Amino acid sequence: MAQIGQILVDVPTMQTNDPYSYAIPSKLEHQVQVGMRVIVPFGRGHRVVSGVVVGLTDATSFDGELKPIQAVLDLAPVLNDELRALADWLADTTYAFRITCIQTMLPNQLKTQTERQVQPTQTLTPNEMATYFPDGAPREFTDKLDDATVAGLLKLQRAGKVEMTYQVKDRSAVKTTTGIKPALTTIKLREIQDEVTKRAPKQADLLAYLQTMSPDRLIAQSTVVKAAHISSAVITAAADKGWLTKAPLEVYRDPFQQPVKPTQPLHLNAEQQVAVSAISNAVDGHQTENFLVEGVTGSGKTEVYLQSIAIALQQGRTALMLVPEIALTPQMVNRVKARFGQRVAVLHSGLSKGEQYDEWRRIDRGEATVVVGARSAVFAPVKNLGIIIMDEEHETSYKQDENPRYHARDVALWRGRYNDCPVVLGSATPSLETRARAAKGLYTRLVLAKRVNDHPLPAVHIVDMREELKQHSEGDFSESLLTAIQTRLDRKEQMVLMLNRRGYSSFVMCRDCGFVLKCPNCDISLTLHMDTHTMKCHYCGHEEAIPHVCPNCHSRKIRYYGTGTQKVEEALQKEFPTARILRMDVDSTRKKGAHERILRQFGQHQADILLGTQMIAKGLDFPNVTLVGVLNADTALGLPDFRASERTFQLLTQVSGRAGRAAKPGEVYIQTFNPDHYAIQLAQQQDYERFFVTEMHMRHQGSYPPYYFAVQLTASHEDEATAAKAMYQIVAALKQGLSDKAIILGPTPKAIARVKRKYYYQVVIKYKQEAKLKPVLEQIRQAAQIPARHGLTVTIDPEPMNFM
DNA sequence: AGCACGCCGACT
DNA sequence: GTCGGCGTGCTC
Repeated sequence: MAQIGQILVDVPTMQTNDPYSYAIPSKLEHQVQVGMRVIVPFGRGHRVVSGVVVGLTDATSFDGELKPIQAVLDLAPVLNDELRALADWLADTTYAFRITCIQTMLPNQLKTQTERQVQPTQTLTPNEMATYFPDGAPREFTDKLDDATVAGLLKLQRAGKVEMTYQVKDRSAVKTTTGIKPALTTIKLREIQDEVTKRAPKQADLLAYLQTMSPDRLIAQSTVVKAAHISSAVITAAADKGWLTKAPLEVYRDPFQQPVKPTQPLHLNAEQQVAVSAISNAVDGHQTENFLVEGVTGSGKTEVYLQSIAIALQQGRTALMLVPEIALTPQMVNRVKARFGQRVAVLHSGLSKGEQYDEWRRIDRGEATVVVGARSAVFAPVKNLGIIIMDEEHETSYKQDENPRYHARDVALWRGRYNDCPVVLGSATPSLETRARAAKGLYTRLVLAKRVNDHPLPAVHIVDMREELKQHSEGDFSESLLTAIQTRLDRKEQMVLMLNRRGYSSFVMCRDCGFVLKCPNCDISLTLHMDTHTMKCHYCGHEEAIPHVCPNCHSRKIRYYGTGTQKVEEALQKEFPTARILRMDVDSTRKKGAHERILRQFGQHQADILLGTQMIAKGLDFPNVTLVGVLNADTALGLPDFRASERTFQLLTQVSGRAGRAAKPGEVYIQTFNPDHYAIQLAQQQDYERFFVTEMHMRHQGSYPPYYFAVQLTASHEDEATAAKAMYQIVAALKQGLSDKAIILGPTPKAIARVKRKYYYQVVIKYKQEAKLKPVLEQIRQAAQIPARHGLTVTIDPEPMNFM
């Protein structure tokens, strides 16, 4: 009989990264199970923390006295064997704490919060009482209290005059409604019914209904009221008479708005057929075969996914479908629900925390067998997976940019291996990593080159903005694009205009002295926001008034430069006064539901022009759109990032796919200052294969991924010298520990060196094989514990998404 | 994270 | 001489 629980405590430090042993008191003996959350005493005093049971043993190598587990928080484990193994692997590969990984995998509701309370233990002087307990009652002890109060209370605590109590708060509250069940036998109810039939017909109705109910299953009061055609007063009266009992009944919050009309599988073309049968063979054979579905926009990838999922479901297995957060629109979700109905669970940030938890539990209980969600849905507690799909696999949002710095693709591949099921990666423009792995035979490549409706890809025109600037005055629109817009307005067709990056470089500069208004906290220029008439910092949110006089030389010639969506909208409106324009960027979609509202309006042709940032490039499908304009194709090309070309190519290809989705042919205009750049040239030709070959060559030349692996280390501190010094020490450790084949870039200040009052220094290691890499990084991680006390943060990011 | 122990400066 | 600063170690 297991006596000891191995607990990972909820204290994210290096020293508590391995489980601690706790005694299991006999009264909890039959409750404690591996994978459950518990409350345990931790440290001196009465402090308690939550933890997760990761093992049950009857011996321990710890030779002190074991403390007992205080309470169990769950009725059933919240982490199954697979997810526990996954947490260990995640911690190992991302250099994050085990408990941090577990927290990331669980829904927010299951994260506990700790609270401290202070109360007097003995008579305090009236003075002390008045100072510290003005309400005469125990009070909460938070770190929001002012220093003097904290100091005073701690002093009283040392004197034993007040006591601290600790509480672990579990927020996993489930929603309940009043449920009822019969309290008497059917026979007895029948007797009473006969008695009351004449004088109390409503009570008789209820009694009749109660006889149809099972005595051990609660039914919602509201359901009974409706079914028996009675009022709730009748139920209350019946409860008083002891005919029935009321009890809280657990219900799900309902994230399904309206029922979706079911759809049937569509007819597949030859390419799709090949793809589906290859994937279903792997599903059938329980093979960990992974696929890359490379399909141009409109080639029907989604239908391939849906039919592959259907195969897994037919076998009584489950499916996980990952999509980028931005593509997780109601239209997209409805498409899946239309095929699989109530079996679908959706996990995304648009749901309330409670709804997210409910969906999680539906999955955990096996009530939902198809899971659709963004990055973190890769941790969904689906059992018996038969297939994992990751759409738009090249999207960088699949990588989490905080600890644990995991890539959902890697997690998906791990789960595929664990469950002996295929993983399907899909994209029109696969990441170089994925395409290269397919070339090496690690993934089976399935190409969908044909558009399902046989519509030709749109004609793409490149507009050389250098020429435009020579011939016309400066402006955001070229003559050819303006003409194209006018044509569409005349024909009552719609168009999408994309501006690369939000509020891109609409900064304020003095034309006399060149002074640029910068954020006092961060090292970047402030962006002009015309809606609030302020200058804003996009990193820390700092806001200040728009200057009318240069703070440096007092010239009045301080003007706005560059282009933001708002400014473009104004210019566009001036050019086409009657055009109806919808703007979609981070600012106009901040409010919940705004995103969908804008798209719906556009879909109903309430506007002619949709103007926006990157977010309009993904997955929109509007048949009436015949023109796509990219106003500034090259802003990303200038970034000091080895993936700049890849990003630009992907973005241009994606956005071009938005034109001419239906019967009307589409046209694309790309305005650029680098018309000869291969990323732009090949995007024009929509030639992914040539882009792949060209870019692979560049990566090879520069010793970049996928030819090399990469790890990025960052040190940050309020004091620049401290951050720099830490980074130099880290580099010294790296140089000593690693082979001379490893390429070490840096240390360098980050491209944006100061963010939120902190300075960032970084180093990037490029390597092919480094046996000692892991131990060296572990050692750096260990060493970073000490200066962390003084505000020095060291992060390790394996395979960073950008080197900036 | 959060607490106690322990070693140095300004007070009764 | 003590009170209290925060630097360091430890929590089953």
